[in-house]
Amino acid sequence: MTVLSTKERILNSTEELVAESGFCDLTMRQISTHANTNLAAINYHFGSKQSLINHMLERRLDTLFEMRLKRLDELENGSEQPCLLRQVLKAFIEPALVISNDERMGGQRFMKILARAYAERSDFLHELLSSRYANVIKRFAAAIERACPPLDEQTVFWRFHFIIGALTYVMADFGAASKTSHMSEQEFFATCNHQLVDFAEAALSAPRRLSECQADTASSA
Amino acid sequence: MTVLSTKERILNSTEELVAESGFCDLTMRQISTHANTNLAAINYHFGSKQSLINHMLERRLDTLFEMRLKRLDELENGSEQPCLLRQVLKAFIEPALVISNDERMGGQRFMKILARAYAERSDFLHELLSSRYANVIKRFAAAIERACPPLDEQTVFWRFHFIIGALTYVMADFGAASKTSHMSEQEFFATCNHQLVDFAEAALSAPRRLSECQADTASSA
DNA sequence: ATCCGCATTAAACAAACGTTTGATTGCTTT
DNA sequence: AAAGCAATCAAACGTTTGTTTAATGCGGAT
Repeated sequence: MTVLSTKERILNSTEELVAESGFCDLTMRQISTHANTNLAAINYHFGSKQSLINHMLERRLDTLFEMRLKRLDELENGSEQPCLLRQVLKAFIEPALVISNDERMGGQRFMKILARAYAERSDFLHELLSSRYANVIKRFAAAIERACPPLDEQTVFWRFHFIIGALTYVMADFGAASKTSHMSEQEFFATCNHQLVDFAEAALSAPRRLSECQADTASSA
Repeated sequence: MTVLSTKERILNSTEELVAESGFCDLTMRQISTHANTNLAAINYHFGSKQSLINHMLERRLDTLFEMRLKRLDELENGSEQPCLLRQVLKAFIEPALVISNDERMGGQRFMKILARAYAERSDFLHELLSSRYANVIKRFAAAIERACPPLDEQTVFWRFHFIIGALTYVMADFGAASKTSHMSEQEFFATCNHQLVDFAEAALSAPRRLSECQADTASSA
């Protein structure tokens, strides 16, 4: 058992507490107790509560997007022609599931936190996604577009966002859902992975406007 | 302009404040100020803060699931054979978009709140979904299963949940995303509707296990 | 006119919050 | 041995929190 620094223990405890009961109930005293350190130590190391939360998010997000970018690089360097859609999707989705399955990276906790941060519309998170990680997201969108020639840019944009939503949502619900199923956690993880990749590929492969029979769009209560 | 009761003003203000800045920052004093009433009036009418939040969620969720159920009933009474998948999906998805488009029902605010409540893993919300609205959800799952004969129950379960995730996520991001697009809010709404139904239909229509070429599931950092 | 029940109000409550202070520790450098 | 420094600690800071109290206003029934 390796001994962790105070900073690491604080970050880990913050992660665990947020994953367990959300951002609302998170208090400095909870964190310090859980991390077996002093209350003032948090402000000493991180300055403020908000700064602590930002550090917690950045630590894992950096790893996640590094992994995604690495997988995409390997993919695009491997062949000249446009990559297979399924491979691009796996490069995007699987790093999230790998992290979810690796206790050293926060396990399923981090994805829960991410879903919560999304829903909270954390200004910090949105800024991060539209600056620090924007290039990664753009590269994926471009790769998907290249792999789906019959689809226009706008449709790819929408469907990619739907998939991110499904990924985020299901990761957040991972623990709860796995308990109601009849599988081991490992089985559940593998199933989720396959189902999600299949789902994403199917959704992105389909032609636009499967049926145009509209004129039945409800608009009143 | 109709005059609203104090209870209604409090509920509306709670909705607006949560949609604007989340559950974390919500305080009783904010609500009372916004609703032009006294601080103690909230506890008088609702008992506690948590009870107020529960009432706020129930008010809109009841309408949402009533609309969904009504649409499904109409659909299933209309014909003997299994309904078209697209129609079932529309019965589930469109009520959410109708509410999002109707200011009298909270407009886009309520969907944002719903996404936040999901992410916050509100015990109350989960209890509600697995008790009060469980029958509606089960009926939709069954209808989808009937409309997708080649798919097994488990796969339908997964994909249906992915779609709920995408729906929730995109509704929560509605306002932010519509600002970065070059459309009017009405156009954006209609586009979102079509894209989402297409997306869901494509995802559910696809056969299971599009490609079995696995053995490349990463498992280390 | 009097009473009653409901609604509203200002004021106060204890508890919990994030943050700051100032003393103290333990280790490294002079 | 002494000085320097980052890290830790208990204690207290001033706010803000959700909730409660007790007084007041107001309309219909007695």
